[in-house]
Amino acid sequence: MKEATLKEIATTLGISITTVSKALKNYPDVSEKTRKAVVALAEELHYMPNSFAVNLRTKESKTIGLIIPEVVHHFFSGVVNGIIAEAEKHGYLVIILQSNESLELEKKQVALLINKRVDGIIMSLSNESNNDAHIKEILQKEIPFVQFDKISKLIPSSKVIINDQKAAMEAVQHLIDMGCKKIAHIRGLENPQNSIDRFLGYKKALEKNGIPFDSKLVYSCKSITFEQGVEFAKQILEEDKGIDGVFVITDLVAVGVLAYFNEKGVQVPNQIAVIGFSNWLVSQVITPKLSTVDQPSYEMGVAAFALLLEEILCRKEGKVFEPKIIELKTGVIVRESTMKNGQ
Amino acid sequence: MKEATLKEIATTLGISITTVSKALKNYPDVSEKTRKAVVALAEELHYMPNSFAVNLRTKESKTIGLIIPEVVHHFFSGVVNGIIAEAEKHGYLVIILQSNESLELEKKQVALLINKRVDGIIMSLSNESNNDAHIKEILQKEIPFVQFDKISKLIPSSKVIINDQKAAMEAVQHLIDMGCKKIAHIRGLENPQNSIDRFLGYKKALEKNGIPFDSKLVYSCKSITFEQGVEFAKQILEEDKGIDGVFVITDLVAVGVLAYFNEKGVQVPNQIAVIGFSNWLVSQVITPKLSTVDQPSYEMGVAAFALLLEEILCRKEGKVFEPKIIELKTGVIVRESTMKNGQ
DNA sequence: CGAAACACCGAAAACGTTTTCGATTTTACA
DNA sequence: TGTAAAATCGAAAACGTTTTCGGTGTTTCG
Repeated sequence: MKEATLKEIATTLGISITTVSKALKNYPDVSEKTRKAVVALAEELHYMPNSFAVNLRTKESKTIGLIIPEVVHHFFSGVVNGIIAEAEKHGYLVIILQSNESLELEKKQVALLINKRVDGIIMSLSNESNNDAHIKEILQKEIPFVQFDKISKLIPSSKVIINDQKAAMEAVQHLIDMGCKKIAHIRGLENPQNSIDRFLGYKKALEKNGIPFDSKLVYSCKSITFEQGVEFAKQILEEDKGIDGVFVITDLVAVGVLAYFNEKGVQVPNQIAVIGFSNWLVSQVITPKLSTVDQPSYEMGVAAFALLLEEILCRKEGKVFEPKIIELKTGVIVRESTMKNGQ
Repeated sequence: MKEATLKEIATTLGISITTVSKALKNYPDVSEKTRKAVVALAEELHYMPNSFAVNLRTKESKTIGLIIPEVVHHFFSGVVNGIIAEAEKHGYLVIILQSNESLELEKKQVALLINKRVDGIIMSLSNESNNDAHIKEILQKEIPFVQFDKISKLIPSSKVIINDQKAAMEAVQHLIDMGCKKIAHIRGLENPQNSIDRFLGYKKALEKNGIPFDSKLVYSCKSITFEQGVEFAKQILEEDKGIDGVFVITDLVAVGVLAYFNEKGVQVPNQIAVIGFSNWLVSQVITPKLSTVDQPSYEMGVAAFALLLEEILCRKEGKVFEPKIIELKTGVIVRESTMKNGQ
């Protein structure tokens, strides 16, 4: 049971490989009669172009690479979903690799993808990452490239982002609107841009409302975990600073905060209101339901692939590509954890 | 900035392409001197074998395909994680496609992967799927193939599964051990094997303990959602049959049940105990913490790839491959939702 | 009728690698 | 020194496709 090839079709039909190829690709210079014959035989033999040969000849694989910190993460799996769906619509397949937030691994993954000769790379930087050699190599080799979510502004490429700063501002503004006077911020790690931006948004919201910024009200995560949230919640209660609202870097940590508050009988939101970030699945199924900021993950994936495809097509024509930045809308989702007095 | 090729190295060194190729692959019939020269120049030019050409020549792509119902699912993303990690260890990359539980899509995805000439396919069947033509095609083309989680027993291939029936039995036994007398089961959709098996496990556990099976205590999900759980919880309370324990097909639905019980002030576990399945992230962060059955998703991924690789290597040597079945251990995770009287 | 236009086809190169097999050179040893 | 063995190399085929370019044969039309 051998695979059918152009050659096989050609010889059984007594014509040349060239003609067979052209017939199947609807070239104009092949008569209707032979075209029909070729198509019929191809159908019969279940002919399928050998993609290895096509790749070699056309120098493209119709495959793109995707590097994310980890799939097991509601936000990222949403993005993956969007990318795969959009890619498939345009005849592209997606190879997924994980950096596990390690720069070392990230470099290796990039090398793997370049070696595989993918047609483009979509990537969310690991926390350790910056404008390093492996990224430069992508750009220098002119491999279409787009960053999303965790980006580095130093890298000149297309980007799909949310305005973390604005989103954070809105979240904190919401707490203020709900009557919170002393708002703490559980921020993320030091380096990632989104961690920084959300922190800045927090600061700006305070400033805008004439609330003095107090660095003692900022708690910096060592890791983005449930346990970290529990720990800080404990600290907040023990320190007893009169905090009545908390803006947390992400839902997972916020849920840890809620869990501890629940355990200790702290009234949420009336005593302390809590708002998270990213709209994880958990946020809508815990008690009290967690207010959060919606991050359109699927749409991010779609947009990221769209930008990548644009660059792929542009470069194919030999033109220079002008990177684009797409900023997606976020929105505060108000749930029980901030809804004071039945508002 | 052209890519370096064997030819380029050969001509600049004044030797043949053959020798260059052999030198780089440590063939024994090339002198140490030329080998060193070749390696040095290759290094300098950043030579990388053109994978398209290698694929064509060796007839393998070092790439495997993975088809799952959806990535945005804690269990599946865990499996994906395991597969990717294990695959990478052995020099394979992973293309991921989603069937979205649609047979139509699933067929298309299989066709895509065959067309891409992946070295093997790992797959969790969609709910609609059975031993259809597209699966037969995989087997008939002798493409290494392993099923996991949602499998069809009719298909002769390697499989990685958990013993759903046994796992369900253990879960229900746990409820009985906790003193539950009237145990309801919220089961999954009709067709999937795991849905059937968990139901059978539920039945067997009752039988074993001399509790009469009552079909009125079985609620069949139309969809696997939080809302479905809420709905059935409502129904359970309204029907007021004296149910004191519920075994739910999966955590997401169980969490819906808990949410409704919480809202209505039903004491969990003392009034009604609840146990889920799959150990989703949510189960450990809600109140009360949900007892559940641990499904080793990452390990499943690892095992699935291991089986696939075994088949790939076996077939490469032209031997016939004997499919294997790996059954992974599950375990009941006891948390607050079933821990009656502080036991 | 002759030339130009057109329709149809195929030879061959190219993509870059791997591997077989034979050729040549060097070494070893009697 | 002669010969067998070992070491080193390269020509060439093969993988299957795409595409250029030129070559037939046929039609059209002045």
